Amino acid sequence: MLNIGEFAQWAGLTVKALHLYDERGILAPAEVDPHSGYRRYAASQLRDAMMIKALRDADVPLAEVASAVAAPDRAVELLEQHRERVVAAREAEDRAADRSRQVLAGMDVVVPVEFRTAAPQPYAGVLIELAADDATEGDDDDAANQAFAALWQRLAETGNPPTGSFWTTIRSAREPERAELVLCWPVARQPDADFALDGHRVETGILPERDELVATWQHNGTEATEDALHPAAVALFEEAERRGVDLEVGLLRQIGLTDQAGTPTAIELAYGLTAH
Amino acid sequence: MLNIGEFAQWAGLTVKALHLYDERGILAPAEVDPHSGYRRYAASQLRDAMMIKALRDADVPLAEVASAVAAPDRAVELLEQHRERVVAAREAEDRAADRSRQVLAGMDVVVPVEFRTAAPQPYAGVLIELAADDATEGDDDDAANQAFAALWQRLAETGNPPTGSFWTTIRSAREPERAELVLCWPVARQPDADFALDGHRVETGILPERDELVATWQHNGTEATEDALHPAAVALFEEAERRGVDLEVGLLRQIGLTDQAGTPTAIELAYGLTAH
DNA sequence: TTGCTCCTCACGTCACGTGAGGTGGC
DNA sequence: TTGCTCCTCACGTCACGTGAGGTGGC
Repeated sequence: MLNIGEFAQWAGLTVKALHLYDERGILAPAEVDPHSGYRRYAASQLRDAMMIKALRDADVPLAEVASAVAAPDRAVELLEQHRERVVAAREAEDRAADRSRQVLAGMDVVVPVEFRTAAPQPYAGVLIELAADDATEGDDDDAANQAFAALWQRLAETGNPPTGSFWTTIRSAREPERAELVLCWPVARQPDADFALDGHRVETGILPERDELVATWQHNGTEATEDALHPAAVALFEEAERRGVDLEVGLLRQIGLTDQAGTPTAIELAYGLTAH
Repeated sequence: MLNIGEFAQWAGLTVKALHLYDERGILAPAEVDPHSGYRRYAASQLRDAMMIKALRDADVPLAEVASAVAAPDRAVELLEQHRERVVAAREAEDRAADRSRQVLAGMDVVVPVEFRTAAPQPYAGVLIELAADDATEGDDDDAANQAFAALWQRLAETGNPPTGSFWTTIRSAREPERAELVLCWPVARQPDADFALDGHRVETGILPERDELVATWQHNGTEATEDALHPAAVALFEEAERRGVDLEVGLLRQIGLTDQAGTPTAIELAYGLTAH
């Protein structure tokens, strides 16, 4: 039998760690002196200690280490499961770091904010319900791209093809958990009242002549349009605050500018100050 | 000006996180209502919030985020420094996982423990002081290998070359922090009293005829001999406990068995029970 | 007036490390 | 008897999340 200090040294663990393992029922000493409370470990417990150290060194959580001690055959399996989780976490971390770099790079770009008077603009749009949870972000993106394409197609078929850059607007639905995204194409004339698109709710209308505050962010395709706050939004917010205007989300239009080949180059954020 | 909920939503942060950033002086609201304590944020603070979110999403610690907010130009630099640390940590984690796998694999191997009566054995050894901190483990390993080779060479030169497998023993120095490792080669006859080796403290002697308990671990080269507890040690401990013997570290010899080509194949741990 | 937002504690997370203050063991 | 080991609290770590209990704002 070994006292806790000797046992710790042989096992490569600390006395404090052994106290914890005892408390958690992961590795209880073979004996405890009822008078002094001194813990005594049997040599045969070094096997368990060795396994615990190996797993903890590999950062396997104590809860799983506990089950590995209970079923040593499964120790390797638990280690490999943990490793899989680690690898997945690393990939997520790498993606986050990439996004972080993009955001920081974007912050260095000057975003001009201008005042412009815009002419009336007929449009056709598709309504998309935003998922309340962020788990399905990618799905939302795909759905948006498909809807944009389908709407473009349909408009072209009706002899009223898009005449410029698309835009999106957020619209809060009745229940605030279920906000809606409106995806719009500008067109030459307002589509007929019976304009429809299979599997989608559509909306048509005319933006009136209005004064707009417009922030233009030349991202040059370095960044996929994210739902995160981007420099154009920040710049527009600042300008609005300077002018004492409170921005309402519903009155913001995010316009995607592209080059000749259709590659996104810039984002315009337009805020309608007054309708004429 | 935005209240904390709006600001949090735009920035993609939580209200609770903003409370913390305020408390830590990382992002204080532009105004605090002296009566209600309500925090109000300026639109221009969204830049800082965006940067904070980007860095925190990449797991940059708050202390560094704080300095990035104070000096935005250095944000990218701080992110990349953090990433370097992350990469280094991952490499260390991978090495730990590999060691963990080795240890778990080693546990499945049966380690026979035998009783044997060994004949007297002359030897020559080199003393190496073990570093108290683990920081220089690799150095110790290198030093040991070099010392073994130098001693082999010297013995061969004096016409008394090693006749079998080397072994090591731990010897506690006067001060327990500075334990010593003795690296030994068995030889046909005890070297002369003036036997010496440049730059090393040497020791020669004869192991007497004795009874030994020997644990043999066929690791087959799957594992570099580590200083961690290995299966042979555990098996020997168990057998010793069964026999009611308390192992003393100083009486343990760790013998490295090799194949014809000199590749390590097994470790023997021998414990001298009685000298005849 | 009624929700809704916001406020400030206070505690939990995870696996120990680091004392504090006291006692057992050789 | 004197160190040395061991004991049990209790608190700190890191960046919040999760209530609890209460109040301000529209």
